[in-house]
Amino acid sequence: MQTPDPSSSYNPQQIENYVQTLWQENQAFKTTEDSNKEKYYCLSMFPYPSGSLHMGHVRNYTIGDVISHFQRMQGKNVLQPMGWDAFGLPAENAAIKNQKPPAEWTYANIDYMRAQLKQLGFSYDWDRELATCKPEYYRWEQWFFIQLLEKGLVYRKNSIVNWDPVDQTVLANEQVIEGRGWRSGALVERREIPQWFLKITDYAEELLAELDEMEGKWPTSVLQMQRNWIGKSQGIEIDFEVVDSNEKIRVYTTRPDTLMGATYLALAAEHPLLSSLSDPELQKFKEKCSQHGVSEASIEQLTKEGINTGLKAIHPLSGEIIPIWSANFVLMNYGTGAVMCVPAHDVRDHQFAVEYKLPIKQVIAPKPQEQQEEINTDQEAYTSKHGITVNSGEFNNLGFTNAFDRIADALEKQGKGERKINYRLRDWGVSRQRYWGCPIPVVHCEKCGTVPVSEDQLPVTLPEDVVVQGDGSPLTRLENFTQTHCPKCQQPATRETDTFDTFFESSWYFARFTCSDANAMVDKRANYWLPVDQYVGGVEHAILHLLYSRFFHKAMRDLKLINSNEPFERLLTQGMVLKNNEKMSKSKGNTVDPQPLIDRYGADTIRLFMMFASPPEQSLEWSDAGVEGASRFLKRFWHFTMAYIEEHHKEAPITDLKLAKLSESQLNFRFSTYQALEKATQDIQRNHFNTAIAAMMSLLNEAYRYLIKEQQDSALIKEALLIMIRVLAPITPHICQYLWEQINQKNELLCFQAWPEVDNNALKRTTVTIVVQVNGKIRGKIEVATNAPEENVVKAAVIAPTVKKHIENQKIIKTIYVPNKLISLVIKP
RNA sequence: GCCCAGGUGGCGGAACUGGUAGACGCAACGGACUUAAAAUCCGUCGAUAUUUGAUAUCGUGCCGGUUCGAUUCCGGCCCUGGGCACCA
Repeated sequence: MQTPDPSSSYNPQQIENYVQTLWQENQAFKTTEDSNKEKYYCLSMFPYPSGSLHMGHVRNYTIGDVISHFQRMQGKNVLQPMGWDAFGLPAENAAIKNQKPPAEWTYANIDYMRAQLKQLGFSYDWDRELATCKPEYYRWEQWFFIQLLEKGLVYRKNSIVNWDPVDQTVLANEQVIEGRGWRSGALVERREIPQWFLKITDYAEELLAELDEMEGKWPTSVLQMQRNWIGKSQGIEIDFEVVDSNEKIRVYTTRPDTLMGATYLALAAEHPLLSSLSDPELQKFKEKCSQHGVSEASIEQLTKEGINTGLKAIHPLSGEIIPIWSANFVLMNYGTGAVMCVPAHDVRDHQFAVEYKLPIKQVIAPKPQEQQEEINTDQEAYTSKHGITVNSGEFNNLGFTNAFDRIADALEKQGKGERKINYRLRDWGVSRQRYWGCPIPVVHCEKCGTVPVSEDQLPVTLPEDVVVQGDGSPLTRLENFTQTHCPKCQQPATRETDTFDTFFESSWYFARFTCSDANAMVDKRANYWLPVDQYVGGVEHAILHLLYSRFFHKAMRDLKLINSNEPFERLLTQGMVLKNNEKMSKSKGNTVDPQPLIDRYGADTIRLFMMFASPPEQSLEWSDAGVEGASRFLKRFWHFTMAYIEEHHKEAPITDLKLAKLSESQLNFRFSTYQALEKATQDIQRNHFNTAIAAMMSLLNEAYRYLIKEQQDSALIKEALLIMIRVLAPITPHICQYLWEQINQKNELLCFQAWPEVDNNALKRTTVTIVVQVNGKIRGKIEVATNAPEENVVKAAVIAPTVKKHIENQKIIKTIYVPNKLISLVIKP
């Protein structure tokens, strides 16, 4: 390796090669468990190996790397691993297109992207690298699945999927475009098939309750989204008897206070009660409902449609006969697949009632004393919970809570209903009818039914050398794979050909990184490292991935595999990377490939631009000119430092600062140095890397303007440079490592140097500038002694010329003083 | 449709807990250096009015409120983005 020439101009490629080799030779980022040091586990969401890195990856991994470097310089034992979320749909699509096995495509992508990450100089412990598509990884999730099965946290039930009748395959929601299959263009149908489910709902209460403990450590918005997603509600399950039948329809409501206003019931098209009816109109309606995707967003935006089933139900309290309708907005997947409808007090029920001319019965009215304007439930639903009951017979004149309780009591007494806490959260369906995923380790035996594979037979290995054609999973055609023996009775049996949802792999990889070579799912090293101290990733994962990971972590805890309750102590959700105000995506053809930029400017410039352009949580707009600016700053930084070493330092190394002898202007420069350090340190701690960089830019600008006249000036500049190099080290580690070597004239690793400390003496000031306001408007600035008492400040303020003319002949009736900052004078208008 | 964010100069953003709106950077413009250009360095840079100066008024998506003082808090809108359970 050639050592870069200090006399040349800034050559990022040369420096970055040199520094990366230096790290590698020293195994700088290889991490082992060390009980003498405080551990810090920093994790960025691992990438799907789609082909090459995109800007979102670069941003994500730079943020994680900055945090890792910063914590390392705080003296912590930092683990930062990297791996590959390697199973998934895009590999199958690429396989169809290229007629190559998904495995081949995936491994090639991993190799390319790994090289890109190395080029960007991220401080990963590559010894812990893992790929989820490798048997040594997924065998442990097969094992885990069997443990969950034995614990009763797994079950199989029928569930609805999108079915493409032409391609004869199950479609993901994203593959359904306006109700049609994306490849075939055929109208999508709904189809019911048996699927495996994990009982995440068993953990609903804990998953919800623990969110309160995470306040301040996770973004409030993510906590709120998770709360709403889990959606705990208190309500009542009510049975409506069907007229001339033994059947009952069970509904759930959080508004039993409006029960007396229920004028019809609505059932999902797939509701079992409707399966025996042969009315042709109803069949048509069911068919229409089945020709639609299953995603909630598309269903909620449908025009509300329904049909009268002809069936009738008996109101459990009033005994009234009410009609039973079927409606396209009621979903079999949610709750009981049936709802009671109260058009007077629910917006959607109201719309539907108006459309189909169903009766509207008002049973809640505003409290008389609070009534501001007339309400007319024929016109609009009155949804407030702050009214009182009317038209409700014995339940009249009650507020929400009382009405809830009295009606619940009445129903429970008659055995027609019961109080129930409900969660919106549904169990996690993990079966996928796809090839490129982890095989679900069960066997179907004619005699014994569905039997888990015995642990000594794991892993169930996915054959990698296959051709995918897009007409369903190739696994079903591979007899070598499907033909097996029942683990229980040893008779011939067939393997399950469904694979796991890829969220399965990403729900525990953070634990595997702590011991990626363990001959178990995890070993005791997991308890040294977990929980992850800082997790960094896209905000688009705010709900599903994070919730599933939290669930897995708790399930692993209950299997005594780990001893913490939550996987991620702190969470940083980064915003999107935009180009021309649009999310970058291949389909829009507006991606910026980082590779040419890395080749042209080097890793440090790209990293600096990414961190400077906006704070991590906000979306970042890509700008070629901005990259140019970042590059310019690094050149300035380089030239200034190298010129300084050449002119002032090389021949005659700088002597120490003599603090007592500094002049006014020298003290001012030193003040600026430490003010910048203090600001940058605080900003990095709160993840505002952009303003930390701005502070260093300002300091460099000031250093440029500062004239070196004597040794003490020289020492001050050196002090400032040593601070700049260390503060920028996490962001632009290569250039800083090199400048550190040059200025100190020795080869040592900058990444293990201590973070510079603020000298509070340098920040002491004898006077401060105070803003003077009159009636809230700024009218002047005055210079006063630090911590001056209010009366002195007021005296100085009123005689300041720009202030004086605004208070002439007026009496000051009030003053507000914010010490060292502001004095506000209030005069009569 | 439901849940969660965001909206500040020509542009990216700053203002941390209600206290100087526009730090830092980009672009633009002016100057220095140069035969010239690039690069580099120095300077100007929200709008309007009186007008060399300085000062005043307006200005943080829109409308209203609280306050001595609001980008920040409250109420109501508009727009954009993320998620909605089989994209990852």
